[in-house]
Amino acid sequence: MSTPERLIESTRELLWERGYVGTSPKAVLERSGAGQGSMYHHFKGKQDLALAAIRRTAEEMRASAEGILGGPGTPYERVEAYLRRERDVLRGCPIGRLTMDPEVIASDDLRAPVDETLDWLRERLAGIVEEGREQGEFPLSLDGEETAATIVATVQGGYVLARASGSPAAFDAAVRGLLALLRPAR
Amino acid sequence: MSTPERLIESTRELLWERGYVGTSPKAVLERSGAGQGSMYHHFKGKQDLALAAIRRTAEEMRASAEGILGGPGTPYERVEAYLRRERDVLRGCPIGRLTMDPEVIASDDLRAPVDETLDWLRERLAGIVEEGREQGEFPLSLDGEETAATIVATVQGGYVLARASGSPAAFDAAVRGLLALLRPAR
DNA sequence: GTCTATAATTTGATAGAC
DNA sequence: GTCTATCAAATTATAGAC
Repeated sequence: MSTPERLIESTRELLWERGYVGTSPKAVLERSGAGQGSMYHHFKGKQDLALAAIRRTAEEMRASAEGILGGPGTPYERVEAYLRRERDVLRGCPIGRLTMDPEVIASDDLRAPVDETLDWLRERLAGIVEEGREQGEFPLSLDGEETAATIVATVQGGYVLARASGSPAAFDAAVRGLLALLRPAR
Repeated sequence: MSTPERLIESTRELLWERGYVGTSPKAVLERSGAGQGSMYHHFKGKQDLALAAIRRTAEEMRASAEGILGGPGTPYERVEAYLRRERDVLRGCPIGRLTMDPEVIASDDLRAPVDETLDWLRERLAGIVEEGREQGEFPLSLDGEETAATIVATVQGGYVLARASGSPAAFDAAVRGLLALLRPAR
């Protein structure tokens, strides 16, 4: 892997584990094996490197969600597949966790890819819920955008509950609770 | 206010705004107006002070939730009142945000009050959902614990969506989406 | 109890040799 | 492109005077 690649990948890991405020250039250098000079040659500084890392993580997250949401199945089945997909629950969401970082929220540049990713996910799910309403799988009383927000929030909040308790169980419970509420009557 | 009080209150604010990793003793001293010596006289260090601050925030959050959940109304009405209560949405949850802090999660002492608070909230809501099932306000097909986990997760995740977009609208949408799913048929 | 002084380490970056 | 040297400021304390 090239030096800039190694810097980005190490930064991605550290941002996931420790957030922006908790990640120092020194830690990135140690993990990547690069020297001080290399980092400042390829990137303007901590924020520039973090931006490259966040953009890549956002792209990956979107592609992986699309892989499931654009797959086979009825709307309910695709939502279920998304909610039940394997996740490293205790590590949390590499994008969502950034919203709790004061310096990410303070910088429009750093926040933009986070916002765009979660917004895309909500829109994607809203379309699927609408599809389900039209097909009669979901009640017409549901609102696509609102239901989609609830689905994304349940996932993001599920990580919070799991990390608080140190176990994925609470995440799974929240997902099962939501699926029971969404489940079509037979 | 006494010096220890001012130290705790300043730490509470900073933990809410910046998390544990992002909060320095220096910032606490500046905000509280106390000197270096005072802080280390009354507390063993950063972690000890943070623990006192987190415990107090946890107590307050619990009391304020109980004020609504133990209030009047049917089970659905009490859940709705809790979800719709006024919140400083863009500031996020002062307890939930700590789960994204690597040093809080790494310390059993710091994590304990966070875990206990969210756990208490889930149990409290689970009891209310059970009550609603028995009274026929919620379908018997719902599971109390799972539905409660979904409710708490929606709130916690709602903060994530709101902070990502820089607007409370997404939080409100997630709450409305959940209430539509929970709403008793007339 | 509170204050100032001191200190070892880390942070985030620049300079300049190679 | 990569390296080491250097730097001012911040971090998380401890020491000891008052």
